Amino acid sequence: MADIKHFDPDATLETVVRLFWKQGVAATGVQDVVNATGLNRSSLYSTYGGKQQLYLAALNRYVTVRSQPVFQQLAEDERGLPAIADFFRGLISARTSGEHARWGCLVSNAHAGAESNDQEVRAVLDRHHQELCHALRSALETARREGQLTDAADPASGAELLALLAYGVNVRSRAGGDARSLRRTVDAALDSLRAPG
Amino acid sequence: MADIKHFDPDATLETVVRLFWKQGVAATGVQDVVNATGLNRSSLYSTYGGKQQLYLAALNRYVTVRSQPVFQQLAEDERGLPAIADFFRGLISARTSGEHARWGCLVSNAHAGAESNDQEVRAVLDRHHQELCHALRSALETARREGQLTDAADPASGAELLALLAYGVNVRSRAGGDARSLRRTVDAALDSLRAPG
DNA sequence: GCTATCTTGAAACGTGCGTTTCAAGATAGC
DNA sequence: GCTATCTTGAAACGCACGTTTCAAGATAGC
Repeated sequence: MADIKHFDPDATLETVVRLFWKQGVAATGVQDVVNATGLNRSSLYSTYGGKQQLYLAALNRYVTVRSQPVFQQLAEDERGLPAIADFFRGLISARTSGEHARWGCLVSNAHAGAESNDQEVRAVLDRHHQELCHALRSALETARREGQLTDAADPASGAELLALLAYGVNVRSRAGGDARSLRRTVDAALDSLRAPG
Repeated sequence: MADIKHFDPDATLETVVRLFWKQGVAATGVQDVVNATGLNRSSLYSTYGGKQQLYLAALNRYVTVRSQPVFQQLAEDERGLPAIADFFRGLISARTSGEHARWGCLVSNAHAGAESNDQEVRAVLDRHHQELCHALRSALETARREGQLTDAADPASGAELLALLAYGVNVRSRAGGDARSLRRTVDAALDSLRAPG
């Protein structure tokens, strides 16, 4: 029978994610992928297809591995506003320090590129947005039950507001926006939703 | 003496702005610029330098011609919160309908690209951010004087919040975020700053 | 261990990129 | 109108891109 693959496609895809994430899709050539993964072009193309399909696979992996676990944790957190505050603290920390500092968010970055016109890419971005909003809404509804919100605050539109704020954090952090300023901004947003007293 | 240019460099640059804005920098080739402007490569290179310098010039023109007038109008508007509401109404309208629908914002898009690592590009993005924040802060301070704000709202951090929100609008609108949802989100943000009664 | 089947390595594919070149064309001063 | 000087047109530059090809190598069933 046939030979088997001499590499781990999943581990390889993780390497590709980091390339596209850090450098951007357009600035990352197939040669870069070959260099970083150690794969041969034959293996690359027979496994993933071409560059566009590789990008789509990387984008999906990013959402599944990076975004969704954080969203789920937020949605299941029973603390309400403190859960949201922690979510943003973690976000800003990841965006401004450590290994991925100034990389932004692969999904947010994808919005700005020419790839966002691609139908399949667009679907991933929409799914990501919906899941982010859903998690934030869950946390806000918990906060409402706990009496943490002002009467005026609506969980649905509040969730979309915080989602757009997260995109803003992702965008500005990639261009060097500092953590202190971002944290202060997020705190102001949460304060504006908080019940007096 | 010498010959003079047979074209208007400023009008040409406006054409280039629209190319980079709509398609993205990476997806726009020099050939696209040649086709759209009718210029010869010789004239292009002798006037602007290379592609990177052309992009920088376009980015500067965008900020000067598109952003700054709107910022200035906002800063000088004496109505307070209604001025901010109009600012966002105009933004969302421009981003979701008409000629530039789904183009996003050239500056926001630049944040996500590999160009945001360029020092000169970064400087333009920082200047844009600072000017946007300043205009929003002026309007918020007017609102404060008019008694339109809650006591908890701080003009400085409120301005940064609204600025990040604007980036969020720019990002999501490029990927097809609908106007109604964006308007609802912005209204929620402004409601959260508004004084009760 | 033979063989069918898939994977891998290395090279080359054609295309389009950003950039340069330079002769021909156009202008303004004398 | 001659000339010095800049602009323009057209072609070519070398290079890197994404992709394809195919023989050599590796595997699992018989």
